[in-house]
Amino acid sequence: VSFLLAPSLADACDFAKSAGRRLLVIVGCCRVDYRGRAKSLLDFGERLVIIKRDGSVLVHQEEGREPVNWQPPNTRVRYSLKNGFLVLEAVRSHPRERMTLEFQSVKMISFFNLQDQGRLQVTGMEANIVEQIMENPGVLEPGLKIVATQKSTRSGVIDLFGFDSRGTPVVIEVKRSRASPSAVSQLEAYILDFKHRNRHARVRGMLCAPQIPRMVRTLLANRGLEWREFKPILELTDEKQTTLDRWTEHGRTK
Amino acid sequence: VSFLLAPSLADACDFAKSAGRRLLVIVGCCRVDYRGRAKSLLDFGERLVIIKRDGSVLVHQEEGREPVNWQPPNTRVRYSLKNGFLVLEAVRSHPRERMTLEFQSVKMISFFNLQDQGRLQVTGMEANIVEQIMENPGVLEPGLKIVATQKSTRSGVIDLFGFDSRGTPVVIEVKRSRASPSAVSQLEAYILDFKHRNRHARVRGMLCAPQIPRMVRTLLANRGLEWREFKPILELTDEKQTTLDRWTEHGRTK
DNA sequence: TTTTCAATGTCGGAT
DNA sequence: ATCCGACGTTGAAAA
Repeated sequence: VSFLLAPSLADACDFAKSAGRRLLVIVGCCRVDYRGRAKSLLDFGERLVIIKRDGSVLVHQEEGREPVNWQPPNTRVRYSLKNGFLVLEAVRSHPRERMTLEFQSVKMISFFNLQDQGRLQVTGMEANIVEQIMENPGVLEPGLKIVATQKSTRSGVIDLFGFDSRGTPVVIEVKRSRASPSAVSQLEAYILDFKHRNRHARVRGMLCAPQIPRMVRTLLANRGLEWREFKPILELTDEKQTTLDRWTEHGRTK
Repeated sequence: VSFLLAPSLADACDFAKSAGRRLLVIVGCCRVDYRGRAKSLLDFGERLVIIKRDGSVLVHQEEGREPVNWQPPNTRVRYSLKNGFLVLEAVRSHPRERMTLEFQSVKMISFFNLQDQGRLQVTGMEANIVEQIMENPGVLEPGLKIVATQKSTRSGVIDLFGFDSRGTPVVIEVKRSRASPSAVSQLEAYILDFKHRNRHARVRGMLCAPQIPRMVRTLLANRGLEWREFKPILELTDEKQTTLDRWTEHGRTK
């Protein structure tokens, strides 16, 4: 850990350069100019600025989850003194974009070496829901068999595709949160495409989400489509593993 | 500015509580547990944690633009000592979500009062593109006349609505970046709604974006819809000149 | 409050 | 590299 409190701009500039590729945090009064996919200007004010190892730059105001200005990873960052300002230039190509910070004053500047091997584990995403249905299609309907996931069609990718107990093809669209009317259009497009490619084929369309509002059900019904409410179990892989370990620990095989 | 370097967890806890509603920054080794719309776990590692006035909490690793874990604004944050950890609990309702940070150690903790009246000004957004087409519809097609923007329909808001040189109505959907297949669904929904409300009306549908991939064109063609590639101008000429000057000033030659 | 859609979206995966 | 879709998307504006 290394830091300076209320340094001169020259000292802050030297300090920033000496940080190398370490995580750098600056609190100070700056103006922000951005030009690239869009263009923006932010007048002077005190902000929290973060420069990461990978070149990401974040400018945070006192409120909001989102940075008010930023550059994504793989941005080249340079520091200089110009016109009495400490200037941070963050430039990237692909697309060509530039963000310039002009610091009038710096309250604090600090860099850190972070030891972090942690990798986020998440569950409850669409892929997890699809997995759970794959493992046990019966949760949607007895006798249902899934034969494909992420099946490509001309109108997009079908989440799940299979056949019901009578051999009728079933197209299933999965949503991780409440289904919206657009999900109905999406499903309908797949169905129309399927019918178009396999003339006269009977096919069922099913929308699967933890919550399906009445309006969406109406839309589905009007189009001869079906729905299932399915709430996935939120379980992380290592928890599953832990559970299995514990199971075998207690003396049972599988 | 107030800060502690490598404080004890007890001192860090008191310090965090004393920060009140000021911007708080903690660098330390923590584990993160989140449960709400989804569920996630992040094992111990050193991270940069930001707690904002409005209750936003951000957990940043050394890389990436996005926080690895977070809570949005209007989250209630509490600090406590538990099981030898400094525990930060960030809870919100609507939806009910909880993020828990357990700090094993703290390298630095600091709070700030930021004076910031700055408000971001941006151009180059979809609204600006719509404006430019409004001012000169000829960029899309000679003789095109725009009569409405943000026209409400049951399936959403149409960006631009007008008539071509032969008096046929034209519905235009505008995208500020590359058009995706979902934009086609969107446009199609508007068209279907329009046809539904004005029986046997002829109507043209047009998707307008700076870039339209092959698959999207196919989707459009299959539905009898049209497209125009249109790249907007980001700013006035004198502004461009200024920016170019600054670019060569600060940038490398060439 | 709910719904809808834009965003400098970001990010990861597949082609 | 381009393309495509999910995201604990976030955020704002309109209904």
